Amino acid sequence: MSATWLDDLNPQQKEAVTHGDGPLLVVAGAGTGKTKTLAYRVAYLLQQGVQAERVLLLTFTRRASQEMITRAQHICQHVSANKVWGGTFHAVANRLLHIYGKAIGLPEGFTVMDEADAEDMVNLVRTELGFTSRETPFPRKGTILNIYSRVVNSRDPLEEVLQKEYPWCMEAEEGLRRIFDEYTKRKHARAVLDYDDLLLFWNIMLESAELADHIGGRFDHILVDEYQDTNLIQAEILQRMRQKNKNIMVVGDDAQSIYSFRAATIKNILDFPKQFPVTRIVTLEENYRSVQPILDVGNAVMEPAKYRYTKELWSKRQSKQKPILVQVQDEAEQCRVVCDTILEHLEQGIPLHEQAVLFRAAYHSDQLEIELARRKIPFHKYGGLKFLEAAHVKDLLAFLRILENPSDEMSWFRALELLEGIGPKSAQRILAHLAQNRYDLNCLPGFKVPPASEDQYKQLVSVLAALCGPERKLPVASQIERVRGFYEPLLPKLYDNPTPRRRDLEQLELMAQRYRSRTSFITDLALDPPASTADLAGPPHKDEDFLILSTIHSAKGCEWRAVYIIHAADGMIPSDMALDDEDGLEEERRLFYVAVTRAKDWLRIYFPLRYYHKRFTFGDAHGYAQLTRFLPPPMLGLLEQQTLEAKGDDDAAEEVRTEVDIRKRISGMWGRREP
DNA sequence: TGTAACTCCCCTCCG
DNA sequence: GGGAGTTACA
Repeated sequence: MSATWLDDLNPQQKEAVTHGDGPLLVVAGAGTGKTKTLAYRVAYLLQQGVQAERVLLLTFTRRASQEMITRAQHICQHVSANKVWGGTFHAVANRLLHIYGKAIGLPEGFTVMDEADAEDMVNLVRTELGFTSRETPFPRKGTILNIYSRVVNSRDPLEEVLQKEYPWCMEAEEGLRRIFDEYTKRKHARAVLDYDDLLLFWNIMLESAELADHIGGRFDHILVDEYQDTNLIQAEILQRMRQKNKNIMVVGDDAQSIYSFRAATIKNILDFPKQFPVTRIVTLEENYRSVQPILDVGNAVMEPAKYRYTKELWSKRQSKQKPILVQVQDEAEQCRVVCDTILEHLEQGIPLHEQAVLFRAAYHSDQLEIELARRKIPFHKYGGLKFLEAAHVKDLLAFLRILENPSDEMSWFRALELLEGIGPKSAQRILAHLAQNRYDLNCLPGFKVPPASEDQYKQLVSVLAALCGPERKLPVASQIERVRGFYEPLLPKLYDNPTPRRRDLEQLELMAQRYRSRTSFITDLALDPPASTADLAGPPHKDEDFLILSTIHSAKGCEWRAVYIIHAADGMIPSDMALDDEDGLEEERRLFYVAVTRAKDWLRIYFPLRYYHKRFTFGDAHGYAQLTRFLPPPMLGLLEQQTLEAKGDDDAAEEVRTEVDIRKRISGMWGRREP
């Protein structure tokens, strides 16, 4: 237990790791060894004799917490490190609520519904209350849920949220109020929680001084990663968890706060020293990831930022190669050029998994994915549409969820409407019948259903009955197999591409083999959904090499030797949806900063001159893009500019030349766009 | 009452 | 291109 392993740390990291009792804020710039510092801190605490199960490590993803715990275990060879309470706020909330939830009246055996389920429930409530968009437009289910979430997480009054964020929904205020009210009641009655509830109820539990004492008292130390992306409720939870014992370490980078759409507030990290007096602040500025020219760009991007802890990243890694700004004519050329460069880098010895293409929104990579497939370049995509959002996966899970929580109305609706001849009305009748019988499955056989659906209905009932009765103890995977036996024959009628869907279901069954109980399988899927389809297949084979495609959000915490940022044009980065308010724009700036600082050695930023999208809101549909406003002229000096010669197409060449002129004209108007 | 076909509108980021 | 809402028809 000597200082030997501490010698791997630089002085600031060591200061943080060996900090004694009391609050500690680590402001860690990108690539400055944040994960390392947290892992060492855990190892240090264990070595100091703190019991592993008395350490709470809150991270942004479960993968992150597992990584840190494994690393800590390696560092200090402490066998019990895996007993550390690690996970996301949501997952930890779920665990605690299952232990203490009864005290605040939570139904036992509650289940967690994902966003889509929550939306469906909201929609159900909306139609029941008669709010349709027939005469006056009414927000759709997704928007309604977003507004709800914003209200509960920021605690701003509905009126204010509408005024600030959703001015076009102002007229719906009364309706929304009633929907929220009914939605809340219904969740409780059906024993389901949505994501926000997990945090809310955790916080509510802590309102009782006694419970706060008890729950907070379980932990000698609390460590929080990515603190810049926590919201008001989360900050309050931490406050209440640390009323007596003030051992709390939060780590974050205000410059990487990119989750305000989840009501995260950069204020948390900026105000932490106020909330916890006598906080020690340690700043990490030495970057171990990138070569200096890349950091220069990152620093320059952040330089004009409004609110922040000032820090300047620096690196011992010098390089003569500047990052490159590549002008391409349009998206098609961007695809070609990116693929070319990836292959060149591969030939130069950079494996595909050390290369990543980053973009603002999941659909921005659609065309590129086609080109990659055409050239047979394998890739994994992170972020965007989740496996779990696929209709057939949801269908299958609905059956499992019914078994788990028979009062889960939404899952019943979903499952019943799959049957031929059963639509909303029949489903509703069956549900009313179920509700009357307190959701006892035994009431189902013999219930009159439309003749067309009798056969399938009988089958469904018998499968459910079996899985509740004699087959209750089967492993989850076998239960899925059983459900598949019933569900798969329905696929061809339900969807026009049943084959890939069938494969997904097999994958799901495979995945389930890793779980001991149905409960843990279902909750895990909701709370820690696979970030990419690759996650489902388990750890990749050693000889497999995949290019990484990722949204910038999902790239948080990752690093690659070569990074390609595509669609770095105004309207994409920054997103056109963020242009209305200054804070939104500031967040886009930080997002761009996150993207830039993922690169270790090579960074290329792609800037298409033309967009054919209709929805592109700058200029006309076929107009010219303006260079992203985060790359103002003074910054261009930090980049090597590369304009591709148009090949054999005079018109295109002409356009490129015209564009250069336009660039000159607009170069004086960086900053906020006039409305 | 269920469903297929048709139109219209809008489209981020995630646990 | 897809989801939500509407209409026509079985």
